[in-house]
Amino acid sequence: MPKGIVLTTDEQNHRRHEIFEAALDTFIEKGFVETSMREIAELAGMGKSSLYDYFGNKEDILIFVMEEALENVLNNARRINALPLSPEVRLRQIIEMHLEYIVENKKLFYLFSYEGRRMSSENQQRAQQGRYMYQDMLRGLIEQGIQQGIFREVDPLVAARMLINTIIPVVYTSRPTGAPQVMMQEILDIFMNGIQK
Amino acid sequence: MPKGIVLTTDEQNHRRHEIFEAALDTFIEKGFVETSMREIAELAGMGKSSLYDYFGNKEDILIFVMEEALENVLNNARRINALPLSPEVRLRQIIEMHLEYIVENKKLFYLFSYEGRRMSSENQQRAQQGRYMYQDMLRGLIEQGIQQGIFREVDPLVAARMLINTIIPVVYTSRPTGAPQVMMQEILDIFMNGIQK
DNA sequence: TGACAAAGCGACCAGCGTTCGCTATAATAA
DNA sequence: TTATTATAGCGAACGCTGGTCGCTTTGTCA
Repeated sequence: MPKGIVLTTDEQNHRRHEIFEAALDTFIEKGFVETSMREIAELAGMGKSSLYDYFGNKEDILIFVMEEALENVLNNARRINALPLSPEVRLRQIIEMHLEYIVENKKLFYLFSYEGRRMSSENQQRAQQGRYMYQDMLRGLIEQGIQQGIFREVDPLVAARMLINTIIPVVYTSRPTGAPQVMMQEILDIFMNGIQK
Repeated sequence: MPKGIVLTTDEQNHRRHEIFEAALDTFIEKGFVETSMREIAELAGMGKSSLYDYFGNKEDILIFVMEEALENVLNNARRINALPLSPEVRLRQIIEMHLEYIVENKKLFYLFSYEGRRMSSENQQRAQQGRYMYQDMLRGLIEQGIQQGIFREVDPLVAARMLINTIIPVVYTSRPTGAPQVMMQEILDIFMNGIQK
């Protein structure tokens, strides 16, 4: 972009996206800390200090699209949870949606899982808040199932956490035995079989 | 240690342990990359460049005790696996042992889970090799159970991975519903219930 | 007593994220 | 048409970082 031209908010946002896309691959390949602002600037085709006109600092690049992604998963989950279906079916659909979202944004979630701890405590807290909401939704679903006599009397929070923690490894396993969706079905079967009466 | 005194191998090893202990807390509190060699040196009560007489570089501090820890878990697992017990009991005992080891070396394993990706590819490969052996052992156990007609015909590798991946989050959850051992029992119950006929 | 080995360290290096003041230029006002 | 203003973009500098090197100090041993 030549000098002197005033960018609209949309253009600025587009530029931010360009920078992020340029950084993402390198973040994933080499890690967040190991990727230098000089590299990002070069990939984005601009001077290093110009990056700071679009992002306050390096971390801001990392969290640029995180908020949006987490919000989307949470909203999709809420939508499914509101459907008039049995707890079991809703549980399955939410996990399938969640998996699909991670598969589609594989690089992004990889970054979050492995570099999320590098975010400022403020940003980490925000992310955890979202995770808690999600967790509590699944817990509520399991509680419903127990009340309806479909599920055994398991600890609903432990079960919810257990289920959530199986998703990420399915996508990023180094020795997949098939498509993530297939592996997830197998895991869901074991889990459901495990909590059903 | 004053100059001129020649250290025995044991003394050198003890010194290495001192340095590692000094670094460990800071690694966990601030992260591996964010902890400087200058800080570690200060905590260890020595000049920064003297650290390099005991560790080749920063990463060597990180992996100093990793090899040993992973080896121990693997050996313990092998020992349990050789006992004349049913696959289910052996599976349970191995996971319980694994959990206990992580609980007892909580800080260490936290570091491995969150900073392991920062190790050189060589060290990462070694760690993964160990993980594969462990995984295959559990897979074999599940296969045995299937052959003996105790377990349903689940995908043994997927089930093994699923089980392994539930352990770490139990120890490091930010909202525990009780002792890790209790949570793990609940998870083991769900899992066993899930794969049993 | 002199030569040697080794523990320890200060000074330095290249590279890092970030800041700041400057330049160039399109849009606007007079 | 000319002067002013706003801003996109950048080069140079700053205080950090992990790591290296050559020197000093001191116990040991021939």
